[in-house]
Amino acid sequence: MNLAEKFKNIFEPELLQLIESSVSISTVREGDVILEAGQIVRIIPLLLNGILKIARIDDSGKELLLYYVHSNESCAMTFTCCMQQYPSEIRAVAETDVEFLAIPIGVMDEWLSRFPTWKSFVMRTIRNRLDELLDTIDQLAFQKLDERLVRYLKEKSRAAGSSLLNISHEEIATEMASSREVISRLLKKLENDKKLLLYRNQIRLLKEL
DNA sequence: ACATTAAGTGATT
DNA sequence: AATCACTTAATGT
Repeated sequence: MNLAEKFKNIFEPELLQLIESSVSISTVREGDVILEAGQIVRIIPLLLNGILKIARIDDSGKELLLYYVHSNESCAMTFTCCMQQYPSEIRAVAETDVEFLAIPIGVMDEWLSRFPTWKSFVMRTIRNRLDELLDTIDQLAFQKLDERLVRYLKEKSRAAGSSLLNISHEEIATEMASSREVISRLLKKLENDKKLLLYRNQIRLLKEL
């Protein structure tokens, strides 16, 4: 695959060339953990395809889905962490098979001052992410759990590229930092409202959702 | 047929 | 909305 095509509108030619010659492509499979909470950030992933799931982990090991990183994007957290060799506050898991450019943290400083397009790319992804996190906070603070669940299912379906989700109630509860029984009940309600169909380990979203 | 795991339910806080 | 205790249903061996 050619990187030049993919990123020609984002980065200047000189930077593209540098990326092609000095940055390696990594591949991970669905479910692989890219970065565990507490680990030191060593590389900045720049997604070529696939989706990364970024989640927060609390002391008891419970997780809370923060956001997804889609292709042509990078993770804002790693930018901020890597500058000062800070341990990661989050966990990154491959939601699907993922191919990404592993940009070594060492080049960050140089690239930031040397390439305007790199700088604006970094700034843009940080800003977009902050906006999204604000949305997430709004949800936590003001939205009821059932509304959050609907939003979660839609996002999940988009990530999976399908209206059929292979997921258990338990997993949903974990990702939303809720409990299985509560999720089960809310899902049941949605099923009664003809918004979706429930199976064992599977949920079919209907267009009414 | 049996064990295991997912999902459903009522009561309690 | 969370937790507990328990039931029922689906799935694997």
